[in-house]
Amino acid sequence: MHLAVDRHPGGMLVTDHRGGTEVVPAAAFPAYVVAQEGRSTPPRWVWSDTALWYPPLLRAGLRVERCHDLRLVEAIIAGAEGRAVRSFAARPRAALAMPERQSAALFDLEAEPREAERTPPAAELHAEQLAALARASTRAPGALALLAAAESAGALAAAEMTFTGLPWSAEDHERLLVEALGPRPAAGERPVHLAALAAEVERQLGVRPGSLAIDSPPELVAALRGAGIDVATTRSWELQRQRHPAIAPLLQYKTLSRLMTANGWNWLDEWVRDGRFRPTFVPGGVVTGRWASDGGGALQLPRQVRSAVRADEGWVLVVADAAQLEPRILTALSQDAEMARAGAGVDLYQGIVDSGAVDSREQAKLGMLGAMYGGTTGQSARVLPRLQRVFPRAIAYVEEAARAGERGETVRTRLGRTSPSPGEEWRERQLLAAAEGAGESERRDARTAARGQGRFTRNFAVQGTAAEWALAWMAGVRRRLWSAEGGPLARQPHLVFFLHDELMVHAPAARAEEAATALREAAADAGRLLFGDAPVTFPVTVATVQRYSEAK
DNA sequence: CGTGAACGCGCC
DNA sequence: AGGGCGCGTTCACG
Repeated sequence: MHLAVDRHPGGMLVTDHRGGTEVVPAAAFPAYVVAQEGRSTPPRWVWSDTALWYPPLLRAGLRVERCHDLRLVEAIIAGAEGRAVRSFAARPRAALAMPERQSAALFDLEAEPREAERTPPAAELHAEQLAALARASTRAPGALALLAAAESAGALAAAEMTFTGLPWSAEDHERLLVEALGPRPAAGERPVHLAALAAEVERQLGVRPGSLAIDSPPELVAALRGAGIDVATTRSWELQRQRHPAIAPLLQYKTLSRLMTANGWNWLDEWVRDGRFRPTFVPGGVVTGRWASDGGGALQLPRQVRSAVRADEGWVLVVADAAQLEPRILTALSQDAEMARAGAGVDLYQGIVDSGAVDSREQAKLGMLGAMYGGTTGQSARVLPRLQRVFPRAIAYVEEAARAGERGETVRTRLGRTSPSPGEEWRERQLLAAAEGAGESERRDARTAARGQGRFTRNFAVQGTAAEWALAWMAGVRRRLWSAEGGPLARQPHLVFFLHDELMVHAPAARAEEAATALREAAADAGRLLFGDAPVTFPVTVATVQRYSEAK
């Protein structure tokens, strides 16, 4: 939908592509709509903050095709230039001052007058940002501008996903809870299955019924030790190594207790309305460029409850997952031809096995994850030398990123997102340890801190570039679905969920194939956008299902 | 008493 | 003893 916007006595006059008009109240309208970049392209709205301005437009039945999010782009540029973000962008929700030629009455300048005075008008900020993006030194010309566009497109998608919501069957969710936990208990009470498990743990530990505070880690550890079980913490992985009849019911208790507290009845009451879960996504919420979420735990949706994510009657969920995204990103970043060969099929880990580097898919996976996260022990460390022999360039890439971090340097993603510098404290510690007369413990602490920073930068390059690929993918899917046809967002195929390397489209059943094609084509485009014609593929698996739990 | 760190665990 | 998160609970502290 192409929108034109003009000032109007009652607010802002918005004209859609069919000539229909609507007046949007001034209080609900963004500071600036800008930049007609040519007749052939739709307008790009330039505003301080998509998350602030877009939702009211969506509620008014309007959609914005392209935008430039000044707050998100400021964060990217500031990071690349190694400086702090300007004040308006540091605030969680950022309005901008009005330009002088527009009516100040549209906005409440009294709220924060000094901030308003300090903040350059949007048009000016936009021009400055475009210049900064253009002069940024990145591997490929225009990379940072591409990142700015992708980040902004992601912000639009995030607002739209919150607006339409994820189709959620509260009824199925309830049923699942009752089955696992028992009927909903009164407030403060334990569901019957949970109570039974707690009692069984007490029995097996030989303590008086009702005397064990099972939810208190210190007390639980004490009780376990009292029963002769040698544990230092109550972590599941540590419990799993023990042989004792109390362990099985305890582990089950922990799993169900988690379900209850994280995604139980309270969660359902708070987050699901009218058959939709409406999480708030936070684009750029993670330093690496990944999204975060705010409330509802959208990015930690446990597998246990995914059967409650259910398409509307006559609709389907088209769920796409980028297969082994991060190792493929590393392959492209490092231009490792041998690993590209291993990734030619749909299963890169199997390809690594077939190359002869390792013996099993599990080893390949563990080894690659260890290489990308900086694992130094266990199985992953053991297979690393074997991977290094066959894929020297890929391994060298992450090793170099780690060394840079250990030296206190920053690293960059493919499109130029820059890792934050280690803090002043970190640098002081390194200087102290390097100084004459430094003690052994000081040197050890500094070394530990340096290695920690190395693990961070090692992972930043890969995770951050994967996030960029995912943004480009999402933007491409959105554009394809968009151009398919006009009409209200919720009446045509639309994105409903994003999870780092997964996208979900809710679509009328008859248009499922169209959505699947969009997901596949946009993935191929994203690879070309980031890496040109490098011989690296980014296959996606696409499943058309009724419930999220039926995918993969 | 309220606040915040620490824990533990869910996701990628 | 592995990178990035969010969130609910417990517990120490002011």
